[in-house]
Amino acid sequence: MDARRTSLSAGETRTRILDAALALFVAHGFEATSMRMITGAAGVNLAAVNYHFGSKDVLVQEVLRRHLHPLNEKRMSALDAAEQAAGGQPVRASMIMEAFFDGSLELAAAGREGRDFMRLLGRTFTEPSPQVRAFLSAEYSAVISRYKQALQRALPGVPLEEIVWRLHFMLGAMSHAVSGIDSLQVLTGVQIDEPDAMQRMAPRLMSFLLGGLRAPLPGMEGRID
Amino acid sequence: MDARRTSLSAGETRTRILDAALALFVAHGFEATSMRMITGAAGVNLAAVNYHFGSKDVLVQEVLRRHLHPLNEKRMSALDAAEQAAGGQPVRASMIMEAFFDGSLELAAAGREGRDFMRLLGRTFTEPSPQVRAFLSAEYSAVISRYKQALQRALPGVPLEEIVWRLHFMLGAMSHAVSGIDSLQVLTGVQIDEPDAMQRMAPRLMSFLLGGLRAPLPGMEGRID
DNA sequence: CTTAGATTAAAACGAACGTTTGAATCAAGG
DNA sequence: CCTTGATTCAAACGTTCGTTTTAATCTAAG
Repeated sequence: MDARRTSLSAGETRTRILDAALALFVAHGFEATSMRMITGAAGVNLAAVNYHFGSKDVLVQEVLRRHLHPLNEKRMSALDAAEQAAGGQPVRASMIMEAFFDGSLELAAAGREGRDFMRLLGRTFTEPSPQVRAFLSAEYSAVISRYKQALQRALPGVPLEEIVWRLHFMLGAMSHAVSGIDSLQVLTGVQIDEPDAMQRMAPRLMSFLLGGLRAPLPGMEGRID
Repeated sequence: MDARRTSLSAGETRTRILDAALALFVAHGFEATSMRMITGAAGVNLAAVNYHFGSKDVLVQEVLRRHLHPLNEKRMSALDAAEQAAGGQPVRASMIMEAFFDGSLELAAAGREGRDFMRLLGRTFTEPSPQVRAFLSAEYSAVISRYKQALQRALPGVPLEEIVWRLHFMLGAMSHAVSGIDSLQVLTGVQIDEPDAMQRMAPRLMSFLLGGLRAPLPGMEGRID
């Protein structure tokens, strides 16, 4: 390998495609982003995507997996750490939720790439494509199962069904808060300058989520946390 | 006009296109739904969409407008009624939010068409298409402005920025809860049979939303409601 | 230098897309 | 009955899509 060569280093074509695809998927959506847009923005040949990834569908999955997989691993280890710190005792529900959401909010606040990915991920939850659905399901199943179990231990008096509903609502609020940050800024009329939007949102969102988590169950008086 | 005629009555072609388009948009998304799929499902000629609506983009807007416009008018009149009942006094924040969300939840629980529309609307919030964005902004601006004003009166001690954030989170939680009801059912592993899913979700969601609305502001001790 | 394998390049493929055309068919008034 | 305007129909338009092909080029080991 020669440092002065003009061509791309090994793996760089792949990376440039993934980077360009992420930015374009966020800006235009999966379907509205063509292979020619991606390869054009990445500065590579049109055939490079099919050569390196096989198809556009696989590329979509790789773009998601590249950031989602580490994120979910971080969620796993964060819960491990919380349970370790609790030493046999059930982890408090608010701690569990922080273990889950802190990684997302950090990623969203880290930089443009992380923010783009989180926005794309939020939109992906409502994507009807069966392939995307199956991919998300496979990537999330272990994490969700683990967190459901932890929440069940933390809230022994709350039916599992109610826990799942709250988890559903919290996931929705976060993913939409992140992905819709400029769509709802149009609605609300509040100008949000991109660079620090996530830093300003994160504590507010976490407070909102924990408030929702602690809300009285419908038809009951007590709080669940 | 003859009742025994075999052809479609005036306006029926339009209606059948709108109905078929709604169902297909929910199932496959805007871009992945072709004109041929729509006209095929509607049992009309391919050229009928362009004849009656002009273009696919206009059809998308009409599909949304047909249900969104009445919904937002209901939101307006519900807030009017709440303010009338309060007689000069500020309306309680929880009442305001109920005025806003009740219409959506009723619509989502009313039947397959309403549920389809709400799921489509939830997904539409994250749609990157500029035309769709502009349409949503125009349809929502008056309602959002009115509700922001009411919330400001109800919560005189809370900065407007915080109110907007909470509104943002609540809108996100609801739209995602509705639109992602089968995407997250995959994740959570809880089987939700479609017919009464909304009825079972509505009180739980409302409780969650009000809990989030009443949560302490970050860095403060008190509650805002 | 030669060669084998990996990667890039330009060009073309068939399919599907939204849209348009022009004739056929309809309903209704004069 | 004839005409007029609205609607429906089959067919084709040009464009763009994801993908494939075949040759050219690069890299690194023999």
